[in-house]
Amino acid sequence: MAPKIVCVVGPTACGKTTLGVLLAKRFNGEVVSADSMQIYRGLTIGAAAPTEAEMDGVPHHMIAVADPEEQWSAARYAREAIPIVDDILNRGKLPILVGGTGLWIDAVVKGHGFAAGCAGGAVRKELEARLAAEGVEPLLEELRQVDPAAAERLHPADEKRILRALEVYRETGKTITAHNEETRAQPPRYDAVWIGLQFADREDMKRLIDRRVDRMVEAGLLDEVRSLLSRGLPRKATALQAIGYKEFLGVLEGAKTEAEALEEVKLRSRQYAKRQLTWLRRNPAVHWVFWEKERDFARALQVSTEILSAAGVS
RNA sequence: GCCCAGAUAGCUCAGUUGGUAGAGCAGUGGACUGAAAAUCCACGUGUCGCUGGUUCGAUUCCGGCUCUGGGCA
Repeated sequence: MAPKIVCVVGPTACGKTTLGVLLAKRFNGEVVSADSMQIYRGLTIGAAAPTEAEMDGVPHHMIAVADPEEQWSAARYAREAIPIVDDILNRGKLPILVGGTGLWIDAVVKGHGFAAGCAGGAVRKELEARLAAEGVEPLLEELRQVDPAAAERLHPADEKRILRALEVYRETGKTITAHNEETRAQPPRYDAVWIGLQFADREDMKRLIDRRVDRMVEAGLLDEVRSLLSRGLPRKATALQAIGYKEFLGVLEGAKTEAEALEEVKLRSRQYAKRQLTWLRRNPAVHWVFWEKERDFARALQVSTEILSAAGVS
C-alpha cells in the first residue's frame, strides 16, 4: 500500500497556502511546496511565497532553495522533493504538497521519473539550431520515422514538445511514446488525497487576483525585480519568466509604465489561473471545495478535514 | 453657430464597386511526462449610431438627427 499524502491544489490566489497550514496543524503535517517559482530565492513578493507569519510554525520545504540563476525542471524538483516527503513520513508526520504547478505535483505523486538521459544539453542545442535554420518540418519528419505516434499526436506548431520527443529518442534510444506508456502503467508512488480550491464564480476569482496583485505592488514588487537584476540575473532566466517579474522588468527598462505593467500582471495571472484549472479539472481524484464570493477557511478546513478523515488520513 | 472626420464584436480597427460582415486583442474550452507562472490548439451573429428616402434589396448611396474627436468663429 502506497503511503498516504495530501495534495492541496487550485488556481493562483485561491488560498492554497493558508489551507495547507491549517491542515498541517490539524493533522500533524509538514508542507512541501510544489511551486515552480517559489523554489527560487529572491522571488518572495511576486511568487507569493508564504511569510514566516503565514507558516505559523509549520515546517515548509522546497521554498527558496535555489538561486534564481538556476533552471529547475519538474524532474529535478521530483528528485529532490521525494526524499523530503519520505523523510516526513518516516518521522511519522503527514506530508502536505501545496502548490500551483500541476506537473510538479504529478511528478512527485507518480514518482516514476522522467525519461533517462540528459535534457537541455548538447542534443537539445543541436536540435534547436536545426529548428532555427530549417524550420520544424524536417524535425517533424525525423520524428515521424522513429516515433510516428508522437508525430501524429503533436501539433506542428508545438515545437517545444517536438524537440523534446526527438531529444528523448536520441538520448535514450527509446521513444517518448514508449516511455509514457510504460510510466503510465506503473502504480503511483503515493496514495494522494487531493483537495482542490476553486471559486464558484469566475468574477470572484478575478477580484481576488486583482486585489492580490495590487498588494504585491504595494509590498514592493518593483524593488524585488530591481534587486534580482542588480545581482546580474540574466533577463532570460527562468525566474524572470514569472508573472509579475517579466512585466515589471519592462517598467525598469522604460518600455511601459507601472500602471500598464500592473494591468498586464493581472491579466496574465487570470490567464494562468485558467490554465491551472484546465490542468486540474482532468484529475477525477480532486475533491473540490468551492468558494462563494469570499474565502471561508473555517468552512474549508472543516470540509477538507471530513474528506481526509473519510480517506483514512489521521 | 459653421466646417471636416469618425460612429461596425467586450476593446482597437478593417471591409462590403448595394445582396445583412472579419482580423488582432480580450473571453471560453482543450492539450500537456526533464522550460509548466512555460508551451501549444480550437471557438467569431454583431439592432454595422438613430431616422427618413432611393432601390426588388441599404450596414454600404442620399437627406436629417444624435454623439465623439479636430478645426474655424
